[in-house]
Amino acid sequence: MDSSSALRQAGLRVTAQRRAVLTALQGAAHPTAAEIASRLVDLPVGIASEVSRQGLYNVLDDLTRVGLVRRIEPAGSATRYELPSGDNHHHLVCRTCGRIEDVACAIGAAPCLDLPNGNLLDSKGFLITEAEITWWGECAECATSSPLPTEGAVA
Amino acid sequence: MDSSSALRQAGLRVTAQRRAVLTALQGAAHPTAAEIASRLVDLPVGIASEVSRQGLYNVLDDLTRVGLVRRIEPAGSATRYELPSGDNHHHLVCRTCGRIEDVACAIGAAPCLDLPNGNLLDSKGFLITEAEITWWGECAECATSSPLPTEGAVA
DNA sequence: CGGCTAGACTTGACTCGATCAAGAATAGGG
DNA sequence: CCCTATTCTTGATCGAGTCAAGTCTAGCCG
Repeated sequence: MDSSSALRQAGLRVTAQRRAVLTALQGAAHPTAAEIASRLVDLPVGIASEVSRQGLYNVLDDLTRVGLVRRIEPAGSATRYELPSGDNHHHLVCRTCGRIEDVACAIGAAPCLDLPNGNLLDSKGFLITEAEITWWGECAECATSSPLPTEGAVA
Repeated sequence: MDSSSALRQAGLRVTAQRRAVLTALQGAAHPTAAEIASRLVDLPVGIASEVSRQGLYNVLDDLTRVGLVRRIEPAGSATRYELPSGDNHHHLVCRTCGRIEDVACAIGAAPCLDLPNGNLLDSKGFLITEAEITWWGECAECATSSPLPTEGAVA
């Protein structure tokens, strides 16, 4: 589905900026707002190439709200965005270089909303809408290049 | 155990600032660095009451490194800190007011490191050190006061 | 007890991501 | 074609956190 119809279906006006952002997200791993902005610059002719910072945040907010974009907010780094892939997946973040890998949720459709204690949460009155699982660690490259700097690290 | 011996056991020098921060954390829910700073001001006499911002971050880093403090980094809000309670628990964050509730990990000791697909992660070469689960939703109060502001909101 | 030094703390400037506010532009229905 | 609510732009501002450089002090040693 092209971006225009996707936007229309979502009930959003079709604007050059929104289409450009959607296009820029294709093929990008998990770009930050800044990375998206730089991608916009070298999009093929015919698609808007400049979006103001505020406009970019607006667009990303709108797209996220209607579900055309998924927001990832790893602690300690800028918010990242991705096109929802349909599968319910989580993320693996490298503490050293910040790289993010996708991890498929192997259990089922939306299993991560299953809570440890069934209705434990109802007892707190919380209305859960989303579960987020993040694994922290070190990616292969960082693990080999720097063996987890501990106190006794060799100079 | 008092803060002085805790610090000594952890191999850290005992300073007024560190003891003050540890004291300030007691009885606090999940304070941000700023909230800790304001708590420091009205600590009982005899415990340092002023810590510079940089000093506070240093202290929190040090305490976190040795495990005397646990860091919580909910997306979209400042880093929060808590005294580790021994049990492996996760968090429930209100999207509206930012409030955080603890959720006990009901499954076992450190079950959350069990990965969906066993060694799926090894295939990516990641060395996992920590799993973090966050449930997003709306707390009871926010749910009643504002029924999830949608498009049709009344003016 | 007094001095020494690595480790700890303070000050102040600065970065970066994100937001606020107010005005200009435009999509799309009539 | 025109009108208006929605969307975008500009520019100031904010808040959390970091950097750098100098001062202070806990705790060891004589």
